[in-house]
Amino acid sequence: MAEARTMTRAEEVAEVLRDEILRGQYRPGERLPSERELASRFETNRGAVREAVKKLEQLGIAAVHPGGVRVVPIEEATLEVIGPLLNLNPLPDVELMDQITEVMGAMMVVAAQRAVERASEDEIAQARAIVRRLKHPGDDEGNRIQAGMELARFFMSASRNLVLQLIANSLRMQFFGRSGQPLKPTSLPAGRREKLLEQLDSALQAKDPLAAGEAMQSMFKLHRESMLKTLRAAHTSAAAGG
Amino acid sequence: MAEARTMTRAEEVAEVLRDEILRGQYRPGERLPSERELASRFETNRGAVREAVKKLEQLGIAAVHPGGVRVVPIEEATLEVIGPLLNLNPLPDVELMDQITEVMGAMMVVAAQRAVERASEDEIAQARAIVRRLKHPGDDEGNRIQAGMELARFFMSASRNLVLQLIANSLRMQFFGRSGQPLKPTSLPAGRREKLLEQLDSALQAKDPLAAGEAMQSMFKLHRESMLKTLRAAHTSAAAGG
DNA sequence: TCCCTACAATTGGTCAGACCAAATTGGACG
DNA sequence: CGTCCAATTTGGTCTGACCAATTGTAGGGA
Repeated sequence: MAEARTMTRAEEVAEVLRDEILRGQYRPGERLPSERELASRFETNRGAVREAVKKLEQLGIAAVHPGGVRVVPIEEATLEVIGPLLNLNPLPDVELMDQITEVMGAMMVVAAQRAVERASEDEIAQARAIVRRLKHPGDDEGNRIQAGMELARFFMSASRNLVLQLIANSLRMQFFGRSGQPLKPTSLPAGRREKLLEQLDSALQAKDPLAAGEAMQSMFKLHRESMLKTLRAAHTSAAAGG
Repeated sequence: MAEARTMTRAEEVAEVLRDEILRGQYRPGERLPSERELASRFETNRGAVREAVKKLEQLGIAAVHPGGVRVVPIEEATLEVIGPLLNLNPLPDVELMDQITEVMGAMMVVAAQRAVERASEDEIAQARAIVRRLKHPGDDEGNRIQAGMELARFFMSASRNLVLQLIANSLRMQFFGRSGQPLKPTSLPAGRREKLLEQLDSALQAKDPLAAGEAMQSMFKLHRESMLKTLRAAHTSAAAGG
């Protein structure tokens, strides 16, 4: 499915420059070396460099003008910088992961609400089937995670909100982007998880958007705490040992 | 500040192709004409066409492979297609505007909550100053709208959540993108507006995140209703007369 | 008849070199 | 010290060419 195309010359250059910018090696407003200089540095032609620089512009971290390419402060960038930012270090930044989870949680709440509002009987049944699979204790870890993703995507899709879908797309893609998963999803404490799934199922059955939203909110809160704990542990262990 | 640079040849081509794709003139999976053909059609060189096609790929509506460029279903696109989608017709699509407002509302709620949680005394004072300006009846329409935007940006920035800021950036930029404002923000009914601002100010003063979030939610709900009403009216009048 | 291989055409990826217009830079001049 | 102008630098455009991978097709084998 997802073919790992060999990277294009322009993509390689863009990646290097992008990381340099994200690491703060250029001050915002500062000029990047000229296309010709970059071409010489990367031992390639101007066309490839030009393509790379355009990519940076589309990322929102560079502004290309006749006269020079300038670095843009990261607050003005595009959503697509999140992935690169996560992959900047071997272990993703805790703060950033927390922020992402927060936003995803808020969006999932809206998605669940709208999905339940607008879902047909058939879709409700479909969602409940996924929830049932999530509850099933026989499932191995991988299946459960996949079911979780499936549920999220289902809500996003059933919400019939294109904007929501697109944002979710972007965020999701950046997790499973280039360099493997930055972290594998953590498993939630079994007890509370069961209870929340029960709650969600009831909400689905009753077609209660508010209740569904609340269930998702609680779930993401759990997920967030669990994720932060795992990630912090990984960070400290990485800081201590090898 | 925002200079309206003359459009690049590649940007022109990208715009045309982008709109053709967004209008559904190609089926998802279908192949676009080759770069050479496009260069001939647009009477330009392959480099420019190549740049344009790359732009489409970064928009998430095309996939460039050796062997051909293929069209990607819009559900897999990037957030950045929202702007072009809005500008596809002279009057923005009601559904889409509704969806955008819904998402922005949800995010503003989170932003306000986190902002109030994390704000310093100084920032709180700053926010309240903006609210005061919003309340002030002497302001003309333009100033009030600007203050509204300012408040939104303030919350986004004070939330210290980069992801939130980036998404807001993208959405905001697409409103005030290339072809002027798709619609001018509507003014809210004065009575309820006053009350909500009062509520927000109290929440700020008390540093109550939940209350601030609720105030923003109500505000966006009002805003959304008002916007939809205006837009629907514009649509029907456009459909009837000239 | 069908499948599969081998070959040919097409396509994107890369490259070199050139010219233009706009922006930047630096120095001469008031 | 500020202004203006000219030279330089920079991105934008263009041409034409070659390569590698994919695609399409025709031919041969089951």
